[in-house]
Amino acid sequence: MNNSTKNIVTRFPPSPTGLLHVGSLRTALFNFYFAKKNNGEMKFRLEDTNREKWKQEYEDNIIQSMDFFLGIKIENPIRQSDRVEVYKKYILKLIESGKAYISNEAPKEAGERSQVIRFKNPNIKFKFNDLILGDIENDTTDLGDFVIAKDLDHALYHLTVVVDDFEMGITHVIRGQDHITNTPRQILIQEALGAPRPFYAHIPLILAPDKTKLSKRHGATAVSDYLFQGFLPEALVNFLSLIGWNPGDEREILSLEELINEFTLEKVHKNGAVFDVQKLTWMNKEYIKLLDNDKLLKYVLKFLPISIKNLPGFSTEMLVRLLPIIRDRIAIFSDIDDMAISGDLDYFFKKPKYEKSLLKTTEFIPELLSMIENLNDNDFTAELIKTRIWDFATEKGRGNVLWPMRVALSGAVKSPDPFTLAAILGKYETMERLKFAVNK
RNA sequence: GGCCCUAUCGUCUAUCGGUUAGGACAUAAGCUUUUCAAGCUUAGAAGCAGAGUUCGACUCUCUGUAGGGUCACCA
Repeated sequence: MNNSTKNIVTRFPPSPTGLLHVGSLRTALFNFYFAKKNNGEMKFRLEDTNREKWKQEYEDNIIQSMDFFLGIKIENPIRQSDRVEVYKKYILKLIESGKAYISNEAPKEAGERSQVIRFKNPNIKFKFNDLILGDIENDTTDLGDFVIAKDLDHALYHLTVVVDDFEMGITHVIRGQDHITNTPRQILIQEALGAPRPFYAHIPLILAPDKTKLSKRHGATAVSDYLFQGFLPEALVNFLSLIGWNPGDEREILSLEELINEFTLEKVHKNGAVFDVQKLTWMNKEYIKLLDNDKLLKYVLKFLPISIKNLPGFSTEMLVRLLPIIRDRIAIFSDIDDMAISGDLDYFFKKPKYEKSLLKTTEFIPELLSMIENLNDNDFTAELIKTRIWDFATEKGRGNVLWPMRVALSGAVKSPDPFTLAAILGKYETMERLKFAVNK
């Protein structure tokens, strides 16, 4: 079992019959980490033999995701639909050697054939070693003579997997635990073909809050759904990696490189784990904190509602100044929508509207005005504005000074502090709004 | 139902026979330079049950219980 001398080859074989599922991404991740960590490679292939469920859209979604999340560019993917002749060769070989046979049947359902190709089950007991689960025992008698192809030109899953893994030189099959019961069939076919048995590692399933396998009825399952909601790809990768695995210490925020370096199959759990969106959300916030301003601006622009962009006073310059506020107040980018809806954004781009009574008092605004007047344009930072005003506010009562100032600037019951607001709005606009308030 | 797998706070997890069972998310309370957000501090919260093995079990064994996966001419 010395893998270090042999080149490790893992694989990620998605089926383009749906958008890339978070569980599939995680499987890809573990295959990728394991291969990279051991100087091996992860191969990709499209299991597209089911033409009824196939869609170009799904295929594009999967291939783009590989690039987006892992930086893997897939040029000419190996696709099973191109390999009909290859499978045919193996099916023939199996039939010729008596390991499979053409079986006449009475179709049970519409679309079923009256003739299929079945594998001749040797009905044996054996066990295989799973790198995560340990020895797993099987009695293949339960499996019967299962169907491996509809006909010579239509090989089915178990056959194609075994043939492809064999021809692609796959050494480690890392896949979800829902494939455990498929493994005995595949091993049987391998042995009938004289193909070597790869190492198997069945990783625990990602569960929904009700502890069942995460599926569409539980809400978002496609990685693209999460992207649309404004989760960062690196946060999703980090989060998914920590389901059923951890580095063995208390780190939780790990980069792709760290993930690769720390990954071992030994540390993968045996039991399924619930996909906790709250924790993902927290993690996403951690990643937003880490984003540089250019990237943050790009994301904000992408998620900023059109109602804000269409405001006559809208400007990217103002948005850039607003970035620290937005960064602080969102966990996922769709939160920007909520900010806009609750009116936490528009007053930066247009004069606020509010009832006079909200100001409580305008008594000290004239003094505020003169203090701000004296501030240098270039030094109009939150820190300096605060320094200038603080003692005065303390003397007159902070609530009497700061609250009206904040309301004059924002028109809102809640908002960032008045110094920050003033700095973002700039000296001119701050004075305008203050004057407006005092004249109200 | 058959077969297979699993079992530590609500959730993700640490512990690889000896710990006051640790951390994170979430929750609650409190603090901070007006409000909101953020931040900080603190608190509550767990070994499925029963037998063994052992000087000593969350940890090893067995049984039970519970949960999950899978039983296609899909992948």
